Amino acid sequence: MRALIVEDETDVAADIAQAMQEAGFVVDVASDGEDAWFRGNTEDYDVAILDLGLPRIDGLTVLRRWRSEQRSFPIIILSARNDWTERVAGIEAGADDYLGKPFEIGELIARVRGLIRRAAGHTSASIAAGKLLLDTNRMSATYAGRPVRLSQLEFRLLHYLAHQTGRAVSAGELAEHLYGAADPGDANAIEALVMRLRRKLDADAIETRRGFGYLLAGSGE
Amino acid sequence: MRALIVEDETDVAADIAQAMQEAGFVVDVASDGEDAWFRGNTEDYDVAILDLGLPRIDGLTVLRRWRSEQRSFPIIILSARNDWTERVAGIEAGADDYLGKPFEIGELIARVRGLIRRAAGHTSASIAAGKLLLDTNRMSATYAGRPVRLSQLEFRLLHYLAHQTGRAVSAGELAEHLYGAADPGDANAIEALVMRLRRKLDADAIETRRGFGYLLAGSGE
DNA sequence: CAGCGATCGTCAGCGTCTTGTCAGCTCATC
DNA sequence: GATGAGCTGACAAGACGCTGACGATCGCTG
Repeated sequence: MRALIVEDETDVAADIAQAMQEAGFVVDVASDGEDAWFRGNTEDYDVAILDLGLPRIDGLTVLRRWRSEQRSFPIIILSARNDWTERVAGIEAGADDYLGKPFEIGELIARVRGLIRRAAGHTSASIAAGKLLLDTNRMSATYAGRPVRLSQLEFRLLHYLAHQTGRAVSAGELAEHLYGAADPGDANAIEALVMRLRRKLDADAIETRRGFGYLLAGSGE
Repeated sequence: MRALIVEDETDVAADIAQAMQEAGFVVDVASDGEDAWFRGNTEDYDVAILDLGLPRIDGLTVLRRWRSEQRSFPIIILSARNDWTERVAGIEAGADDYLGKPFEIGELIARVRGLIRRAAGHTSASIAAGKLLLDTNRMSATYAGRPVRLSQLEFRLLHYLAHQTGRAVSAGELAEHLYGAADPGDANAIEALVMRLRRKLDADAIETRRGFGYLLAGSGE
């Protein structure tokens, strides 16, 4: 899960970032409205936490721009004042939840989780691609009818590949979605992951398109 | 099981809240329509108890908004007047049950239990999941035909898992539903609970999906 | 009120699983 | 056959979950 934290006070931002990382999120931080807007438009987040008082561009404006540009990830608004006008303005601008400062970091995370659950709750629970079957509810997988035990990362990698049916996905793109940052040094980590998956599933389960990336065998050949 | 109580008279709200807590629910209270609507939209409840006469936003309106936003938890309506027009309006707006004031708190709880059972697709008071059998009325359990003595917390944990048939439930989500707050520090408490349950039931009764959570063995295989 | 048992959160230590890294290898491609 | 992208086995650090122990709390009993 990737989250964008938009907060100009670096202390607060760091606190939230750390807590969310500990809760299993991959976190990016933007410290002004311009940066936030840009990242929200160019990256692929699962949730955004948006402070309203921002330099350069106001938080509400960022929110409206995102929504007018069809960015659909859930958004939680933070605001120093716990007043109704701002709250309603935020909701009407397209926010999904609202939290007044000061807040408990635990409550923030609980709400983020709830939002993501809801946002994801409408998609089907299992995904099939070729001989592979992923059950996102049970977090279990079968390959050619045989149950396979997968680790968290392995599952997420397959899940992403299964979504990109028939498209070769580069190691860099995989790293970006698994770790949040496109660190070129991660290439070998992805290779290692793929190898472990081939061993668990089948040597031919994941095809390599040399120079382009990986794709699931039989998924839209 | 988490319940939202929407009631503006604080005495009544406190009575209901206490009774429901004693019955094993985790309870949140909202005292006006706006708050109720917001909580219902942002939190994850198993049932809501909704008074119709509310400040700010009328109960019926809250109800319609929830339903138009696909919030699907069961809802019981309370109203001071025991008349048919209101009852019909409530049912048509998407309520699942109706109780006229004054009412017996015991009856309310019985109806809540019935609703939750029905919402989960169970017709009787007992829930079966694999070798596990839970009797929600008597708070008793058997595993593989053998009776098992469970504490309140243990029972509620199993009950929640049994409702989420075949879904991996994270320690955080379990904490949220057992304690009402998602305090990350609770993770180990959940682990300890799970261990005690495995000792009472069977070492394989609860499966661990490392990195994802727990699920009942054989529930929907 | 003291004593007892049950419950349950917390802590610390342990074992296992996961995963990034490295070094060397294979093989496709030109 | 030269080159470099990708593969693979080994390894170690760290994450994760498990477990036994302990103590605080609560309700019950004498």
